[in-house]
Amino acid sequence: MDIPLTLERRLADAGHRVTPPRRALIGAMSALDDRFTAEQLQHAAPGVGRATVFRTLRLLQDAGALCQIVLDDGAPAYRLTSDGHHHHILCSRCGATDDFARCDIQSLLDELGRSTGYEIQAHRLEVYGLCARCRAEPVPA
Amino acid sequence: MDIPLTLERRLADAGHRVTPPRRALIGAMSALDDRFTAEQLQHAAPGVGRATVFRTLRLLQDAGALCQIVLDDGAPAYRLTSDGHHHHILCSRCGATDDFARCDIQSLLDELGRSTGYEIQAHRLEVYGLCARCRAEPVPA
DNA sequence: TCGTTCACTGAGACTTCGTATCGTATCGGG
DNA sequence: CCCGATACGATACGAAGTCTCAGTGAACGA
Repeated sequence: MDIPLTLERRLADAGHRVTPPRRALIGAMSALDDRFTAEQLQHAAPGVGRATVFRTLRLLQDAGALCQIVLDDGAPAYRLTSDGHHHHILCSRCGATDDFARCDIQSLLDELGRSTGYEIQAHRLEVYGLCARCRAEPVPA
Repeated sequence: MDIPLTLERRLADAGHRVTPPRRALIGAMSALDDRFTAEQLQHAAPGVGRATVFRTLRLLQDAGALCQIVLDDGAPAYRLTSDGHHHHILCSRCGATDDFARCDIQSLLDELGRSTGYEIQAHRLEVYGLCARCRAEPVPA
């Protein structure tokens, strides 16, 4: 599936225009790594204003095509993603990022809601570690 | 247990001095809500420099007496906390924050490590919802 | 007691992330 | 063709956090 086309479709379906700056940003996102920062994205789409970068990031998030992730040091990053509930597993050395859809914590959340009285609405789970390739490498470069 | 004294003890045990600015910050933290931002803390401890606020926040984090939490909008906040592995459940309306120590996701993480090849080192889990009191209230003010 | 050392300090500059404002441009419907 | 909605870039702004720097002050050894 052509990622840029899919994203443009998403925008259009959500009632937004597909303008040249947005197209440029979508192309840049598709060409960037698994995860990227707002700064990287802006750099990869020269001529696009800062505000438009963040506006478009938000649009795509609202459309469910992009999600924001929190790195282990707390810094934010973004990632194109498939729909639906999922979480991320991040390599802290090389930056690799993968999704996993399995989320077996529903029972934990249910029980948590019971014991605390909270009505649970959302959760955020990020997993940090070393990807298989980095594990295999001898020394942290 | 006297929270400020405990925190001062923590600092001292970690080989740091207990200075007037640090004492002021500790007092302010104890008087603030469940969770607070760096800005709130600095405001609650007038005269203490910005750098010292962040330095002290880091010291207490390193000492395991404080942890940083990520709000549902991604904004950072801090919370005095007991030792050990735990997570947070946050009320998105009133700001109430509670800890929960149960963390039944170890089996999920183990399996995730197996299936992805990652060596899992850490994870972050935040749960968002409405606390019992806010659920009972009629309208979101 | 004197002097050195070292942890700590506030001020302030700087970076990054993200939002708000504002005047302009552009698209699409009538 | 016109008009309003949408989107644009520039820019200022605010919050978070780091870094540098010169000064202070307590601990400690001579």
